[in-house]
Amino acid sequence: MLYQCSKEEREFLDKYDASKYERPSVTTDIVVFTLDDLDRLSILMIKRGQFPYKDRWALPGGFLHTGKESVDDCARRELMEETGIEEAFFSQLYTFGAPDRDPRTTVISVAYMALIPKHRLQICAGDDAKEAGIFQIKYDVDGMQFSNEKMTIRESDLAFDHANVIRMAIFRLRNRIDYEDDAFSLLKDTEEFTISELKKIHETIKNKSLDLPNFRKSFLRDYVKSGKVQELDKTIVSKGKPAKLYKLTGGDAS
Amino acid sequence: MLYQCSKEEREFLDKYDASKYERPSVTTDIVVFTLDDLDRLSILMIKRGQFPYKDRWALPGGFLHTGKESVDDCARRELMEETGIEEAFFSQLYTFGAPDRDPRTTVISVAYMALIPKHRLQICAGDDAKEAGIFQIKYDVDGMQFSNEKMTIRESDLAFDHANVIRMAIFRLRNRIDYEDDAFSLLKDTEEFTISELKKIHETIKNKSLDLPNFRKSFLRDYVKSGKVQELDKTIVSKGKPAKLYKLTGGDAS
DNA sequence: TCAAAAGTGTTTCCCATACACCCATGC
DNA sequence: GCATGGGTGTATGGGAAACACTTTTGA
Repeated sequence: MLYQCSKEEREFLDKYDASKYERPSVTTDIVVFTLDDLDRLSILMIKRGQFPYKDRWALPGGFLHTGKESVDDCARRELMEETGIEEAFFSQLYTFGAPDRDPRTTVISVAYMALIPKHRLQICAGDDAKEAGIFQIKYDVDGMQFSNEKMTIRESDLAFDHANVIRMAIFRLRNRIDYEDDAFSLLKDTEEFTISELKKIHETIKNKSLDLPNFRKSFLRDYVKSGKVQELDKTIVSKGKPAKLYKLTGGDAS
Repeated sequence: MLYQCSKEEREFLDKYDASKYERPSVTTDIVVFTLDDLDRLSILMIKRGQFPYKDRWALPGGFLHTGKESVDDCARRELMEETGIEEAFFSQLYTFGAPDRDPRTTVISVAYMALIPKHRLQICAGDDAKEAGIFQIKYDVDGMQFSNEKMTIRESDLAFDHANVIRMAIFRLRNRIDYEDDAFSLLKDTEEFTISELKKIHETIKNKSLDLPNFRKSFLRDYVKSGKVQELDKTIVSKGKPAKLYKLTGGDAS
């Protein structure tokens, strides 16, 4: 944004002392959703190496490099640093601004959510300096649980207000899935996928099973007829009748 | 939030130097929607008294009192200061974080939207030290226009990126109106209103006329049968058949 | 008696759901 | 052949949209 202004205003700006207002720290936190090997809804979390909440699990994220990047870019950079992923579906979720949500000082967190297929995450999740893990999201009587092969974490064990952030992210994801194209972002390969694969993603997110014939109908109506998705000549064989393959046109849904 | 921790961690926190990360300024901006006397969608704007963007029109808002209030409370306080309104329907919209959106320094803005009936605004809008105005939102070939009896402002004349903020607020409002109870917040009197009054609000926000019989049907189904709205014994007479009055139960929709 | 606005009832159509049935492959 | 999953077609029901019609007031 080029800011044109008068000589008088330019002088004001040059003399402006940004430090006269006390300023908060700003971080971004990212809820990275993925599907695990059994197609269950999962999220990426990082074990904290320092205080506060040392050794507790938290969402990936970090401080804004003030003046050097936008808030969006900060989230993108953090995602890159924690997962190695350059480009991904990505959307701002909510800003959490309670003054005591971080015991150090006022830290305002702009939360984002991202949808990333598991195979793109696996490269990075294990061999990082910090401990990272992908946890399946479960529910019991008093809230969420996060578990993988090694361990289970209760929602009350998470760092900061991250349980809240995750709850809100799940809520938004479930609401968006019906009218946004988010589901495509979780496909293993947007250049070659079957209707059943896409249906599985919807089922996982909505946590209920869908009728395949009806799902196909809406898929053809909403995506193929409008040109967002293209039918390929190929089919894929596994068990039963070979399935038609489709391809997402016009770049990723990012 | 009470933060329990070990002696070791307490020492870390006490020594923590919050200033070692460069921090941005944080403001809240509020899109205050209302309906003008002719039931047209309007917003409140303030004429800026200082640089930057001196004498330009902007959304009401201001800097966070870091450490003394949450971001939500900051928006509530600003709304109170600019309009005198203590309680109102209120919802976080989006956080704008481009590094150059304010020429002074990095200023991150958490935008909110509020819906307030005109008669509650009028008290304050004229007699404030700062100049305030309620502007009807219009559209022409290249964007929005904001006008009242005295003047018309083009969207390119607004301060900062506030035209963007307003655009997003309108988009969200239009999407929410169908499945949230936002419209009630714009009623002159939630203790006594007619179906036609509520319909007018929906029509204004969606910018299209609705069928009264059908609107009545969904109103009765969604609100009266569920007890959210109560039918009164009174009717109101103006021209034509007297209309039944309804009352919103269980407090405001805020 | 007429205009104007409230209120009622009916018809139509679309779309989501449910489900019966056929198709193509591996074994 | 038969089990398995892909793919097609049809019936049903509920809700939104369109609209004809009645009711009650003021002028």
